[in-house]
Amino acid sequence: MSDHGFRDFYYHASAFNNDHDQQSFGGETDSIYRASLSSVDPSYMSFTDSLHSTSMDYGSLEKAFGLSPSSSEVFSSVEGSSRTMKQQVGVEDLVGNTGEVMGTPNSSICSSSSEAGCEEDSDKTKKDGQPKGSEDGGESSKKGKKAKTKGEKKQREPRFAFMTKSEVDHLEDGYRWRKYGQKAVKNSPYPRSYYRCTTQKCTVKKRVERSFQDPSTVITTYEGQHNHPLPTTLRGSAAGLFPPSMLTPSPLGAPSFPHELLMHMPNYHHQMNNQAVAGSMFAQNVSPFQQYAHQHQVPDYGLLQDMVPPKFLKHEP
DNA sequence: CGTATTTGACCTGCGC
DNA sequence: GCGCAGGTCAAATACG
Repeated sequence: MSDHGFRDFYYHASAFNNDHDQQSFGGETDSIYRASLSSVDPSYMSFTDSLHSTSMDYGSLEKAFGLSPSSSEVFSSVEGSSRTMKQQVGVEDLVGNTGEVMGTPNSSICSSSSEAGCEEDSDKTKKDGQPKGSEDGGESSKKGKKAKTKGEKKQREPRFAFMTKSEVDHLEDGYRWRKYGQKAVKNSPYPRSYYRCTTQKCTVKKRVERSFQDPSTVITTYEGQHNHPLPTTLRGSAAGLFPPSMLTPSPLGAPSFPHELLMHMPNYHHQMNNQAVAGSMFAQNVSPFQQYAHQHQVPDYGLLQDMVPPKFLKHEP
């Protein structure tokens, strides 16, 4: 694995307001946008852009990515209705519905859910917010996990899923994660791992599972937004690379972890000096989008600019 | 010893 | 109402 084992990065984007809406890829998707990305390493760009796009303008996204012939494709869909947990981001769904994408080795797929999920934390209190009923002591029956009020509807935070060709399941993304569970996935020989951001106030979670159809593909689903900057401990530059505004939650409820996404992609895990790589790649990929954004006056709420610091465009290490 | 991971039990929601 | 599957908890264990 020379430069990056993530060459073949699947970037899957779809907006399923609840984790379950990913079936949007299927038939009842409200809309699906696809775009081709420049070849080099669409990962970063597609990822980050997509993230934001989901909260701003999907149509834009499409155009924005129509840059060059593709090596990757980005799927993004918006769905307004919430579904149930059953249809959630199962690998089966992702793969199944994006068959064509999967068929292309060099494509990335990414799926996100934000808009509807904008309600974000509204209910996140169910288990995470008020976990372990520590204070309430109302441990309920057995172990005392549940701590949710029935009234609540249980809406998930915005989710963002993407597939990555990688040998490692848990990709580094700049944040610190703690694994808190693992479950066998139906119809898949590979288990799904659950991670939670270790930062105290941060409730972001992510699930990682390997595609049963393509074992070399790892499907990562992020849920929630980081409300803190990247731990500088990891790669000193990580936090420094992005302006504060970018390291804070998006006012839209859109996933605000472009940085992590960025770190995520390519080779991050395969090469120690990813910093430089990330920088360069980022530069290559973001630039076009940024231009596009400017042209179309994409209301990125400052995210775009923040996301693509000038220095990046200048190929800053 | 502190922190992270593992793992079985439990809870929740949905379909039948 | 029951069973299934996903998601989470937390005690036990592993690791640095």
